[in-house]
Amino acid sequence: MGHNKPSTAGEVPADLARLWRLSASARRGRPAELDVDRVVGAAVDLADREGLDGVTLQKVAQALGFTKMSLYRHVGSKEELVELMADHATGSAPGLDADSWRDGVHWWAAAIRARYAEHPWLVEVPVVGPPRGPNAIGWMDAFLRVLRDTGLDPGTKAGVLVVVSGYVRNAIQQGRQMAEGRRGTGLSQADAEQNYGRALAALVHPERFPEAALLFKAGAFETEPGENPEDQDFVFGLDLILDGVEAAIARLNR
Amino acid sequence: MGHNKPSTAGEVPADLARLWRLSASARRGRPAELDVDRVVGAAVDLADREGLDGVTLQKVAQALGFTKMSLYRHVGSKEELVELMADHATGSAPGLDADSWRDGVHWWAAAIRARYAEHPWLVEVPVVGPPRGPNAIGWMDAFLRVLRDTGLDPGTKAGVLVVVSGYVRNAIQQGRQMAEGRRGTGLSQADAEQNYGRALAALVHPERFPEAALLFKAGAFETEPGENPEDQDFVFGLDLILDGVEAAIARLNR
DNA sequence: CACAGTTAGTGTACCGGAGATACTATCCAT
DNA sequence: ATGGATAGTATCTCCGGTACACTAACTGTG
Repeated sequence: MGHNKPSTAGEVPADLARLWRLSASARRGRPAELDVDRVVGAAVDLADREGLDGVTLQKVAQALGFTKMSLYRHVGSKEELVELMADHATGSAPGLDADSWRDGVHWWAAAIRARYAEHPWLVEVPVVGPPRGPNAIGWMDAFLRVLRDTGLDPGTKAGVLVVVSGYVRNAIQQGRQMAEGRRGTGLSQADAEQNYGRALAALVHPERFPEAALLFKAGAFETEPGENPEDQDFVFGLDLILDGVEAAIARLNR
Repeated sequence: MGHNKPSTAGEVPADLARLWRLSASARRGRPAELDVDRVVGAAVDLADREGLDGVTLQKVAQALGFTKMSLYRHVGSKEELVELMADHATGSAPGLDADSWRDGVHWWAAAIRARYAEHPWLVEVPVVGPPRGPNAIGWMDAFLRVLRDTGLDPGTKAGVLVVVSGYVRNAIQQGRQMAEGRRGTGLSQADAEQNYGRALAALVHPERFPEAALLFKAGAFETEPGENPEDQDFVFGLDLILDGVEAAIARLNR
């Protein structure tokens, strides 16, 4: 699949170099009007407006007033563009200091969640590998800083990072999907009352799926009124994991 | 986006009906040679061989000896086909009984993991909503059965399910990616020595990312020799979460 | 100062892929 | 047998990504 041409100096692959903005803007030849940042910026704007599927090289170029093909001077491929977009939209990690590691993680999670709220298409970006961009690494670093004084060894910290960040992403995704299910499928809201939750409740028979049926009957998957259940769910799961982390830490001091 | 035509009887959307195989195979007109299962089967085989990107309506049809367009009699859209494939490949949940809920969850996770191993493309299937297929519901039910006697209330069980299943999926994905990263980018293996792990180690400067740099320097992201580190990582994260669950259960009996 | 070399942006053309539409083929029930 | 329903086919359009060969614009040298 990927090409990964050897980089300028044979040191770092070209795509990584672009991700980290290592290119020493050429001093010879025709000066560039476009650059990676402008391309990525336009693409992100587009995605904010039309979702990830709405991002097409054609439209990005059009937004910039250039031709489709000119983009290839700055971003190796569509796939790479998406990676660049994701790292850009993720933004740099905020510096944070909290009293406890637990508060710190909550803070971190809330901060990421806010970023996802600004760029909802981020959850649609397929995860094709471990974090590689500077911003992604920054968030990683921020997380690890939170855990610095826990006494956990590096491997464990990394494990916790994987679990927590995976959870956050997953939870956000689920939340968004629920919200969309509620909002309807593009048809009128009234039509959309034909809710999936309800449809499933009809399909999930108690004889075949006793436990699951209980959940659907209880309407556990429908929006309850009350104070932002989504937030509560989010925090619930996070705390569940953090209880596990706490146990791991406690085990150290035993 | 989606169409969601009102179903035959206006009861269940057509795509859900197909997912649950509710169609009462027509008794009039020309009898069908093809059916959902054959289409899905061929598509799954293709995906097993060529990955999810290798699945194209054209090729699926070809494998069956029909034309592309004939598939639309049975599957609504490509997107729907993928959903059908996923549910099919996930397979029905095994009946399981374990001594403890904890063993049960381990068992469940291992079982799912095995399915993903058979159909690696499953991790590439974009998650566009909560589980809807009968097999997905079956696995959900199996999980909930494991937790039956924990005393947790339904909402909490659902939360645990979300966390655990999210973790499993995420962990498998990461594992696969690492493996791929190791295997190279399509170039010769020797060329692939130009490892991403190593490249990142060069980019992640200690001044800017102190904690992350430690990890990369320590080679925490490179394959260590020893007895299947991937398994160990997997179990580690799972146990971390389960410690959290245990704490929640303990809290009940306090 | 011109021109050779270098880099940026363009035009065009291709290779698919998804899917709409209108057709033909095949069968059942009457 | 025949008409209505359903299955499968033939075409065609739209559009996305990208290779390639071009023209345009500049810069450092001789």
